[in-house]
Amino acid sequence: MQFKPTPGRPGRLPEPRSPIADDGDETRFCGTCAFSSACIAAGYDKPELAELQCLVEHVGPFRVGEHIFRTGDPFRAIFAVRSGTVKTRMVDKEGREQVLGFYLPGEVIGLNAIYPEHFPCDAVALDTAYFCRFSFPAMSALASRVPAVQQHLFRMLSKELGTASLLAGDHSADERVAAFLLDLGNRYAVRGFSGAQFHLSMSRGDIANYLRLAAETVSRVLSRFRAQKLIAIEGRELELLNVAALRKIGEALLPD
Amino acid sequence: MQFKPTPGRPGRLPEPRSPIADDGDETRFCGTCAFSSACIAAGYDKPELAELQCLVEHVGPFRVGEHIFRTGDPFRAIFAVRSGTVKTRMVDKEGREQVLGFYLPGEVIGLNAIYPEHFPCDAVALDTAYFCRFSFPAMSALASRVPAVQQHLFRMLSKELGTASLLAGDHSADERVAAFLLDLGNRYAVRGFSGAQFHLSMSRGDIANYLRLAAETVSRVLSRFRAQKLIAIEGRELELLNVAALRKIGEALLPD
DNA sequence: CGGCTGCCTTGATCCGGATCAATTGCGCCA
DNA sequence: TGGCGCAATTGATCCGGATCAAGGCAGCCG
Repeated sequence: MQFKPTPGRPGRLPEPRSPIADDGDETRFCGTCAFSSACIAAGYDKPELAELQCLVEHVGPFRVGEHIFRTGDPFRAIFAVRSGTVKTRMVDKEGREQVLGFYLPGEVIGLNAIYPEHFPCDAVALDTAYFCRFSFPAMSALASRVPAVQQHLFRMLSKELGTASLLAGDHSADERVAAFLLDLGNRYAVRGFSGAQFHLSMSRGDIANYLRLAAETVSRVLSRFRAQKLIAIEGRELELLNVAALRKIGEALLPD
Repeated sequence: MQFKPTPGRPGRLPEPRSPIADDGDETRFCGTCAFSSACIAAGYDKPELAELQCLVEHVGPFRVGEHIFRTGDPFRAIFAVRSGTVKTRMVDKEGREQVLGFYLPGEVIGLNAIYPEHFPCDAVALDTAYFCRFSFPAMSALASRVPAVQQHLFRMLSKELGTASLLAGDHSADERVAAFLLDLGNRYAVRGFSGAQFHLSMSRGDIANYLRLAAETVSRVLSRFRAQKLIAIEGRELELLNVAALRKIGEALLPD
């Protein structure tokens, strides 16, 4: 439906000017992508390169609110975010939305569809977004021949298993919000963006839904954190002013 | 530590008499194991069999409270539950426990350790429990040569990604408990046990912790469900009397 | 320009489940 | 057999966050 791949050429992208977009330099993007080790380890000097090239397809742009995939779509590929932001969500039969996660440039969506063979959730663009699309059958076939690719897939899947922890536990609104902000910051930092100052691509409602809070509660907590000079926030522009204090608040939810 | 593999022989097990234990008939057990398709598809008539045999090691028994692995242990293998029940849990630095999941015969633990290369959680026996231990390096190597094994690993990992949903969402205590009981029943049924009448190997406290409720709340909900004739429960012996009604209560959390 | 529509913020009230507390029941061991 | 300890149940109270309600603010379009 809203699925509009570009003509399928890995050429220069049409003006990706989101603040978190890559600058059009593919090598630089690939350095920050979750697949980098798979793509690069496969070796640009090896014969496998040709296959990797042909199994990757650049798709986009998707505009705000457009679906990258929908619940029930047959699973054929996974997607690495090149630029923009995505939320994944389930909608239950009463029509209530359930946000499962947010995905930043360099991160990968669709892994939870391998087993059911159909996407179990929607993926919706929160920004104008571009992707690398990896055909999964081709990827598995490649993985059989290139152990580095296989290992990379295992690791990505396993890594995602550890990501449920922000939701787990009965934690206070303060803890959740602090941990959420720090997690986002870390993930931006890992991908080479500023981890202290960034744009929240998602609405307060989406954050609240993801954290299992009411939107009003998120708003109140953010206001309080601002009053306490832990953060500066104006609309969706955020700056982390006192990471140490935030970490203290959210520590029960954070790694180490 | 408490890690005591049996002499490493796939012979008959020493009296596994838990109601959910396999009866010592290995073929029958393997038919219900999550690995069955991997083990069986590998083919008892193919040369790979030899490798599969040598990468599987039978370990156990583990007694109530003993650890199969501990947080921080280096990751070398995954474990399929042969009989008994296991909980996985994290303990934060304040010493609070967080139950991540319960694993029944035929299910697999340890997949979330692939990426970090160390176990990110403890696995604790709730019953006397026996396992098949699969060396992961050997398993990956085999997966490279046998596509069915690789695919099976991908599917198991992906499947586990979908399992966070019982916790997700802000759902009422009734919804959570109903969904939990039905989920357990389904999982027993899939493995060939009774899905309507079974033993809860875990304490009320563990259930509560897993569902992010207080133990008192779980107790109250179970008492109410009993009063409403939805279940019969005495201690840890449970019977589902009105599955349809339970399904209605828990539907927001359940598949389809 | 003016009205409309989302999104966000802030205030007031309410309720589900946590917490505190007391009791019972059961298995275990001396 | 009695006593100890742990798990479970049940009751009473309390509180964090949901819900309801009322603006504020920015972008959009006629």
